[in-house]
Amino acid sequence: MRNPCCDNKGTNKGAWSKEEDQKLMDYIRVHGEGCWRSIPKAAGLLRCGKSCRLRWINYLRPDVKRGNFKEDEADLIIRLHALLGNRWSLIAGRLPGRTDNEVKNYWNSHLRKKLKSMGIDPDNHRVMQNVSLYPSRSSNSAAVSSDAGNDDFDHYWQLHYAGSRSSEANSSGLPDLNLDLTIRIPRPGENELLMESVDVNTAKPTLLLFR
DNA sequence: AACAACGCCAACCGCAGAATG
DNA sequence: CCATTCTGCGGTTGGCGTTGT
Repeated sequence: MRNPCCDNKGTNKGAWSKEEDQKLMDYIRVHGEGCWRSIPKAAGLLRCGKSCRLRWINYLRPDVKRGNFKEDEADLIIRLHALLGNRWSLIAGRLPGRTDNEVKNYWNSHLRKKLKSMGIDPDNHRVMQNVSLYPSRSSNSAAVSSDAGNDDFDHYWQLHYAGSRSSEANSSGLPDLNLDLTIRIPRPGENELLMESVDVNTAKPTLLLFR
């Protein structure tokens, strides 16, 4: 059995105080990141190494961007999630200044609802069965016919999915996805392949990740 | 004004994989 | 190789602020 990363005796838990933040920042400014297990003792903190790492990465790092997500960042998260799933660190890696924790929280608290409200299953980015894409303008009921045209839904598809087709001109104004990680033959030893397919019924593109 | 319900987000937990001896 | 330690990731929880009744 592995030892826990820290015993809970004598370590603080919960929210960080300003003094703790300052100690951690001062220490890392002088000694740099790394060797998290030894940092608490060296920095005079009653925290475990994991807690220090998390606090630094998610909050104290000077390049962390705080505040609300912009529209283009949200669009990018949706497109990357369709591509990569819940691989928050990879998604965050394409959003400068954003952390995996922040992206994950934003997804769970905002984007998941947004997609559901549009009739998109946030887990697989497919149109949900038995759920209307087109909420009635005269009723709050969710059970409404789904075969009528809908500008919002079409716009959504154009924005989040069609927009990620790298071969097309990006007319949506969204940042280029830089899809160099997609649609290429895996090198020896790599076990993932990304490719795009097009739904023959809807002509909508789907990005597939093979492992 | 008081309480309950809800939503957001910082932080914790457990696990897997990488690194090290 | 194998065992152990360390790091990073994703899921989950709990506290707090806000909104509704």
